[in-house]
Amino acid sequence: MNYWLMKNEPEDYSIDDLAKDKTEPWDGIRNYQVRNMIRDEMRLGDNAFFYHSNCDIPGIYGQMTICKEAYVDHTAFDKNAKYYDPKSKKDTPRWLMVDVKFKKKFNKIVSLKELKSFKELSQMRVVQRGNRLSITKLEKKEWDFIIKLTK
DNA sequence: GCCAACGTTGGC
DNA sequence: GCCAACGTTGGC
Repeated sequence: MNYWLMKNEPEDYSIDDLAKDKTEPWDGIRNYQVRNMIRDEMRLGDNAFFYHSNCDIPGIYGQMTICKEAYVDHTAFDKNAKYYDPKSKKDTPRWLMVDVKFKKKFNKIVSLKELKSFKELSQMRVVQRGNRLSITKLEKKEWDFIIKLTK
């Protein structure tokens, strides 16, 4: 069992959208480090936090699980898609995605500011300067610590 | 294979 | 909207 933090801009797709849709393909990953992580390490049933970035209060807004392991991100083939990549060909696809399933929206969100205030969480990539990975891995103890903050 | 230029991310 | 940080591109 792995623990993840997955960022998205709420204007693009938010925890409320996921609450409505129940499951959703997490498409648009266009970073090799992140692609390799979801391909090699992300497994069915893993837990993930839904993090809102580029918004009024960046932070963790809810919880989800991985309900489909990595498969071809077909949006890379679509000229009209936001993350179209002409270099990803159908016979040699470059990008992958997973499906996520809604678990809960937190009554009490955990803001980035709050995450930064605990020394227990200082190793998390998301609180570190210059981190640009849209998906990062957490330790179980970090996961448990954050869950407590939502209560 | 180096590295400058450029594009993107994302907090503030 | 600014800008620091970082990844990618492409000329050489």
